[in-house]
Amino acid sequence: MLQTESFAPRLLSWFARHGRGDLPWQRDRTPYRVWVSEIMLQQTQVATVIPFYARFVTRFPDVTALAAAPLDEVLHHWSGLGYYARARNLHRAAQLIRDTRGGAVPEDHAALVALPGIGRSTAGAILALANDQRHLILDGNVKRVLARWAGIGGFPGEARVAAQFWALSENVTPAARAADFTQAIMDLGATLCTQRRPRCGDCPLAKDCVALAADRIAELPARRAPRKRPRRRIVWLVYRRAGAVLLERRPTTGIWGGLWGFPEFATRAEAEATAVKRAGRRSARLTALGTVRHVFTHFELEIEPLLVELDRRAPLVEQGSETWYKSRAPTRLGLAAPVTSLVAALAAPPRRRRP
DNA sequence: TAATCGTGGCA
DNA sequence: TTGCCAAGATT
Repeated sequence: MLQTESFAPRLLSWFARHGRGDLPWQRDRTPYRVWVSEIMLQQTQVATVIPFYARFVTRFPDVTALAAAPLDEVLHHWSGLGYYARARNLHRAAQLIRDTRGGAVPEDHAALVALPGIGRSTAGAILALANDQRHLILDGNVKRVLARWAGIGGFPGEARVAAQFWALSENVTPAARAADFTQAIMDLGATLCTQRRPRCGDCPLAKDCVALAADRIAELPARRAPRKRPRRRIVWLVYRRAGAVLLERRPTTGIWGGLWGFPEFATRAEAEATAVKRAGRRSARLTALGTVRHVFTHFELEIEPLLVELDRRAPLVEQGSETWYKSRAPTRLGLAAPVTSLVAALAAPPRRRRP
């Protein structure tokens, strides 16, 4: 039988001893800093976020600084963290907060959810952690803890199942100590009730944990039905002229949206025709740089990069969405991940033969 | 409802 | 290699 009333006391008692209390966003706990951390932590592990968070809040210490910065520089600080819509939404939300609320992060749930990039759970986390307001969260940690403790089957992504989680969360969340409770249930999920090799022997909820009693820890929470990963192939043209490469801003939609990358084509024939045109000749010398394969969660991407060497005297045409990038010069642009590695490979000195 | 969006760690 | 997952939101 589930002991709903003692859920929070047990968790809070455990938290006092074993909770994480020294994460970067827990120091100087302003709503802005908590907000930024919650966005970065969406679908991203704590260890990955920490160095990005440190650089980000140093450069953008408050809403005003973030709102005033160019999007390119925000994306530059996000480059390598992934899910770049988060950065675009964060930047846009900062400008909205500046323009409509004088730079003060909203302190009510509805106003937060109305901002881009903030959903129900993230809004709840911000208000609970930064303002000690009683709000629910439903992240991967909470889903895992609740699914096991109450034996909730079914894929949490399904609406009907998600409703069960929210309802159960409502029942176990105490009236007071919102910040501690929210942090506690996340800490339990992150450090003890982990996906692999959970330490049930140390868990304060073990004595009435349904999954543990039924030996179903490994199968909860339920996973979605596996899907086949579609494969896409694209061609990139790497124009090089006097040590610089041509970059263009990628469209906002799609992979690496808003970051800078190489001119992209669906087919090699289309790429070659464009290369000839830009080189201003009847033909252009194209060098295959070796296919790059990216395996993402939901699809595979094969990139065929083609190097186009332009004459040093070729005109340095530059439009609004184009720039010539030198790898050794400082940049404030967000670069797509393969761009960074490709540019690094191009800049590396050619290997000498052994004498 | 289901697909989309990144990267790094792990078995 | 391959699959799965991590402080989810958006369309």
